[in-house]
Amino acid sequence: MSALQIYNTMTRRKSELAPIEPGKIRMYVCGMTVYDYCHLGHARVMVAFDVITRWLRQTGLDVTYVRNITDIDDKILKRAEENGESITALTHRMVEAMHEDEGRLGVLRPDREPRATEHVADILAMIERLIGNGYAYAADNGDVYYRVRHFEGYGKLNNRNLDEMRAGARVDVDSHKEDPLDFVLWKAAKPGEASWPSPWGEGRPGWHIECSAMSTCCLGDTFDIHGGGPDLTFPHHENEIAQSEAATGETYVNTWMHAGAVRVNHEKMSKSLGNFFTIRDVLEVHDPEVVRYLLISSHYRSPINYAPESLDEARRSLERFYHALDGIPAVEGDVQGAYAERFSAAMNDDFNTPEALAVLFDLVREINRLREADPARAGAMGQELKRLANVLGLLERSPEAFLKAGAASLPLDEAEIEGRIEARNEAKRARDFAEADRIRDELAALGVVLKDSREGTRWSFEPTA
RNA sequence: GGCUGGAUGGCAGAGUGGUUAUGCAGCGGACUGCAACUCCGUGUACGCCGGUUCGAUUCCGACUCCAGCCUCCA
Repeated sequence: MSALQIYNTMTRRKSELAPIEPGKIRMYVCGMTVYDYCHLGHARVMVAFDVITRWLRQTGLDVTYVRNITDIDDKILKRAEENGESITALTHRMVEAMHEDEGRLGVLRPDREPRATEHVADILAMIERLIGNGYAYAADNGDVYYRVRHFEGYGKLNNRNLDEMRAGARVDVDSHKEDPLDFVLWKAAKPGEASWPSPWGEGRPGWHIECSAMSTCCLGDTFDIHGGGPDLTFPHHENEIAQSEAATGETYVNTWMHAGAVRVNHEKMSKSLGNFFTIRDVLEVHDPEVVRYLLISSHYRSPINYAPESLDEARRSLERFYHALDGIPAVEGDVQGAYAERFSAAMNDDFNTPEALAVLFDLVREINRLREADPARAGAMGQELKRLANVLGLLERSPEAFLKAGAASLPLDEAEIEGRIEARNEAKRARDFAEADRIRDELAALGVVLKDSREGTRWSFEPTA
């Protein structure tokens, strides 16, 4: 069996995963700032690292997956103010919504979800350490800044050097920073703002220090994998490295993983551009598994261009899977062909889900070939298909449940549909094909598609576009 | 301007130094009363120009274009 190779953003190449502690993987992923609903970009990160976690576990590794929640931040303060609700009411609401969204997408919950507000003590301790060893300083306005030029390795994740950045940096006029590139670790509170006491006065944590404090605290000074969205490599992750390595003196992270962007009309989907689709908006009209399939059908590092039509296509692809499983026996048996091996090889190659799906489609074709001649073997292969797809978080429902999903919104119930089908079959027996076709067309107009087979007529619901 | 990554058939999307990706759509055939589902068959695909090579879409170099980051953003 091939060894697991992972692309590391730091080295810009794939390398074999070598757990720090044999058999165990400690992984941290930057999570959400909970001031609004999650959009498809968030969904991509959640699903990508869900698949990654599932596969690591599948290969026998004991994974500790930590994904933080940023529940204190300028945007949260602003939004709470606008809404006229408390910060905790807002963040509570958004955390609930996030859990609901990811649950619907089949994303397994991380093992731990530390929140910034619950780790203020750890954050303060780390800041004091950085001040103590000269990597940070308190300014006279009550802010504490990180002394970027003091950290030798600054820029190593993004291959940037300080002097080039400095040339382009905009100078902040009334900055209390020693250097424009310095970033804030602790932000002094304005009167009335949510705050915590600190040696430098009332304030709140900066964004970057939260992740350093929480990851180190949950996973140790050095851990295996740190992941996040594509826009976090700079400055967020660069700053995390600077903070953590300056504070602990240890290598912060062995493997850096970043998901690709979700784009709309070839532009990044983002809050600032306002071109985002929230997960819940999309789930209003599309089956969650279809959304998950779409996200998995590209490699996790490639950008994907979101178009509503791509969801229809994803649905048709999934229909092929479920059609293959529909009506074959759920029996175990010998499965010929190296499907599982090929699937593993694909997943071991930096989680190549499109390649893994191609293997599953090969399995589908074989099932369909065999279903009449050798139902037992087709059934065994169906079990294999489900087993492998489940690793990706797909095909967890019965074919019926998927193929008829959404039919509840129809003006007629299942019994009525069955009744219409019976009427059509009667017309067929009477060789009244005009009537039979009329019934079929009538159902089709509602999105109920009929499939005749030797065993009888089956139907599925395919929402009319 | 600096730093990353990318350019594959109608669309989506993997991959490979010489041999079928895969899915959707299309076309021909089988099945069907006709369809749908399914099966079989079917596409002169690898941005442009050079180089290395017996042979490059795949390696190297230049070029063009696209995207991301360099400011909060997953």
